[in-house]
Amino acid sequence: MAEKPTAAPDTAAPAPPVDGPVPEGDSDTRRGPETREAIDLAAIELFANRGYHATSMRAIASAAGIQPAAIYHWYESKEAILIGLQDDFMEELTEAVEAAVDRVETPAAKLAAAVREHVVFHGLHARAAFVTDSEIRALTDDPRRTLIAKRDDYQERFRSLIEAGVDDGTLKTSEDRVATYAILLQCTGVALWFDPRGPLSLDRVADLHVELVLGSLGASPELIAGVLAELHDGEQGERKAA
Amino acid sequence: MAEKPTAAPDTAAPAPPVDGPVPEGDSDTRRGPETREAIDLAAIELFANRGYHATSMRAIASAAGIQPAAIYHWYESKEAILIGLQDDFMEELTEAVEAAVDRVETPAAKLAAAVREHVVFHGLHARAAFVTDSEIRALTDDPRRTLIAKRDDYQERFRSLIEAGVDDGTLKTSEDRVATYAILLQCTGVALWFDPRGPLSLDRVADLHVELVLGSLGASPELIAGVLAELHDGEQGERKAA
Amino acid sequence: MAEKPTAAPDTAAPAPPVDGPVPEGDSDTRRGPETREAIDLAAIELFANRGYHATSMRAIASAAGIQPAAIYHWYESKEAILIGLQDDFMEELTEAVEAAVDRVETPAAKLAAAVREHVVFHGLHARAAFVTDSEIRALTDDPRRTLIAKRDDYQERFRSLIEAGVDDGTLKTSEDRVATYAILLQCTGVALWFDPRGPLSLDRVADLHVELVLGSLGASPELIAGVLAELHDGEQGERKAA
Amino acid sequence: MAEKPTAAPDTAAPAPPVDGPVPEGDSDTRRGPETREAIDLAAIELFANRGYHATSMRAIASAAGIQPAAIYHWYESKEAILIGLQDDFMEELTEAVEAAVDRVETPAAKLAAAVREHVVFHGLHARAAFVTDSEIRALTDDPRRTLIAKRDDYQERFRSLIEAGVDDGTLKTSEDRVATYAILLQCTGVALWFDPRGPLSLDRVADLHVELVLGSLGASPELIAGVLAELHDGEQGERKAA
DNA sequence: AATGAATGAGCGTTCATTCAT
DNA sequence: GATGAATGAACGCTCATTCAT
Repeated sequence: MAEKPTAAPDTAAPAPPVDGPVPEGDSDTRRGPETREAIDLAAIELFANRGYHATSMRAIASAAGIQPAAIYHWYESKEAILIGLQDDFMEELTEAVEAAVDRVETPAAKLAAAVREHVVFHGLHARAAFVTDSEIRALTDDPRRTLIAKRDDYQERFRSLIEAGVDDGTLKTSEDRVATYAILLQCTGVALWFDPRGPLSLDRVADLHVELVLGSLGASPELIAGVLAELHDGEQGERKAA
Repeated sequence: MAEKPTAAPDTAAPAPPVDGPVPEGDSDTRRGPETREAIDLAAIELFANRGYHATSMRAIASAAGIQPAAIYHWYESKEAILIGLQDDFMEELTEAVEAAVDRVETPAAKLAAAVREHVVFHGLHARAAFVTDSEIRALTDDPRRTLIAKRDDYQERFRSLIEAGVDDGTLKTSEDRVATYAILLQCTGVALWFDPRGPLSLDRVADLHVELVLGSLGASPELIAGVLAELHDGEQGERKAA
Repeated sequence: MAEKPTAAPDTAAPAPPVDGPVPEGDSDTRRGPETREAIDLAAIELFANRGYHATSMRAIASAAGIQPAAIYHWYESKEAILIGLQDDFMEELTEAVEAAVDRVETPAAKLAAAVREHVVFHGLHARAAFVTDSEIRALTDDPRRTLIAKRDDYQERFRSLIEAGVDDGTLKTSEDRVATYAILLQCTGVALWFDPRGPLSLDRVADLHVELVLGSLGASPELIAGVLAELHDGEQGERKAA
Repeated sequence: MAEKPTAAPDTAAPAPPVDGPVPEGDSDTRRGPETREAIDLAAIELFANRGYHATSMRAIASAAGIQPAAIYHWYESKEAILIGLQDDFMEELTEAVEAAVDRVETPAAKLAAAVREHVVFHGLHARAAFVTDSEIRALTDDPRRTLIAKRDDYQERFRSLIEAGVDDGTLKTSEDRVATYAILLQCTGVALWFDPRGPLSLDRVADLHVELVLGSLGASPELIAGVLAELHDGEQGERKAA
């Protein structure tokens, strides 16, 4: 326990505002849908830094530049803000990883692509990632069950990618379920410590995790190098489109 | 983010009461230091399941079978309970890992021993581990700084073990700091998903993590097997003593 | 010590509701700034009768016909209510006395005017006077220092009026500072025992204090009579305007 | 309102520990009747500085060097401490003043003696005086009525001394009741501002109050001087005895 | 004579939420 | 679309007091 990564983002040394700063609300009223965005941003920031239960509706409203009552025009309740945030994150994460996996062919490459995208996504949306992950227990029964189901689905994709790699002989593992937990934990943890202002780029960190993951699944250095090259070729096509 | 492991223990399917159940307080009064233990147990359980901020002093008191005011005979404040819990956990964890490391000779074996003990300790004291780790941000400035310093020290031990393995040529890593984060995250995560009633023993899970860690640091299967054998020889001596 | 006057108003026999009765809150909600006034009235009454520390926010709320939480829309804290009350009282008292002093010419008349106005003001706002005076120690450091400074300023005005009277030969005193304390204590004490339903009018009581004060400063009966006449002439002009 | 005198002792500039400091209790147990004295001293000091309601039994116990529960061997309740303190003060004050009055003959001298003794007593026992005076309202109905009766008796003695002086032609007053209030208020107030470390001795302050009081009752400077001389003669006999 | 452990009531304050405007 | 005013419940904590030892 208690190594740096797993702490809340703001307790780690640099605390990068990856999702962007909370805008101090100007005093205009009648601002419409911008208000909703301001609420979302404020909620992500505050939930990430202090936790859901330590964040009051007042604090969110104040960070969003509105009165507490105004939040209730956009969200039914405090929990609804959290649910929206977590749903959005899970949906976008799942889509991004799915797209990355579809871009390559072999099981090892697909796993590597998933790991890479998972890491990049968690580095880019560190606060939302952390909140989605750590505040599952703050949900009431129904939405919690729903989110856990999505999380379990997401995990299962990784496990079956590992299984496919084992089946075609490129990877090895004694227990695929334990390996899946271990791999996702370390990749998810990137959201806890990655600092865009630090010495390592997010791309580099993602590659390092591909190395670690494939290595822990018994892949040879040559296989790892080949997979990384394949991923970067794919990326270049992507990058132009974006 | 958002795969099963990183959720709070109670949101995961099994939720094993690893630290023992909370005793329903009998109606005797004037129970002395047992009261303090009851408070500790109740606090660990509730902080782990609901989080620090979602746990009221009334809830702790009720779980400990006393009145809320009685807690203040044993602790100065709610935060003092948390600090005590976290300090105890960090101290015992550090001692346990240190002792394990001292029992073996080579850098690779020392790292493996540290990983093993870390995993076992997190499996045995899953709730305390989770609370120590996830509620750093609930602390006020001073105790937070103190705990973060301890955590950073602890992390640094792992990093220097990796470095030593790299230096003597048995291990390889592109970035020792990233590797340290990744390794500790996956080992710490055991506290989130391990269920003693599940199919895998804690010893088995610990061995699997040694395999994963050494593998991700480029160790050969032979080295891994040798190191595991060495660890188990050492353990047997220990076990007899205890 | 321990003669009737210095006791709290409600311990004295009659307990006149000089500042007006506390209105029993009707059950309308959303009353706006009237709510603030109701809080003020309730607080003055209760602080005066029971003391600041013996008055709970629940008691104030109940006397104001609202819920305790509603108080916090109008005041930051319990102390803020007290500070507001004391500030208001000191400001109005100072202005009133200043105006009275400016209406006459000679030093003896100015002192008499100050004494008269001080007594009248303390008779009219007996509860606020008592609370301002007796609950200085209930304040935290900062506001306490501020209030003490105002009180010291106010005292100094009286001392310098006495000094001026001594300088022009109309008054005599062995120690102007002791005289100032003594005079203000007896005039302030009017707030403790004056009862508007009693046999003496407030105007009569004020005149009596002018007699006592000037007498204790060695003024001749003729001077006292002259000064009182001058004051009453001035008053008549005032009265028509109001 | 709010001139210095009427504030609590500790808010006034010097705050003299007239009743002596609170001894830090040594850690011996089983200390017997010394404990009661320690409680009394602690209670006077704390009630005077913070007020009865702002003083907890814990604070008294701590200042007396014992545990809160030990207080209940010596006093039935918190109120009983206050009652004891107030009763003692009133009894000793009344006796002292009575003795002083008996030492002289003429009505004016008797009043002067009473004023003098009242002032001296309030200067010597400032804290007890202040608590007796200001915490009448903290008492429950029965003891409050008892104390108010004593206070009224005490006041009546002064009023009848004034009346006697008026009757024999040495003193004048428009309203003896108002004069009594005013005189006692200013003399009692000495407990609020007198500082034994200040430039004026308590004897001097007492004489000044005799001057003020007799002056406000129309006594000629010659009468005042004569009365003071008479008092001082009497005192010299007293002083030798003490 | 004094304590350590505990209680039940109540403290000042904050919470998420409602709703007429 | 947003606010100002209010609520009822609950918060962490302190209170005076009790009582077996």
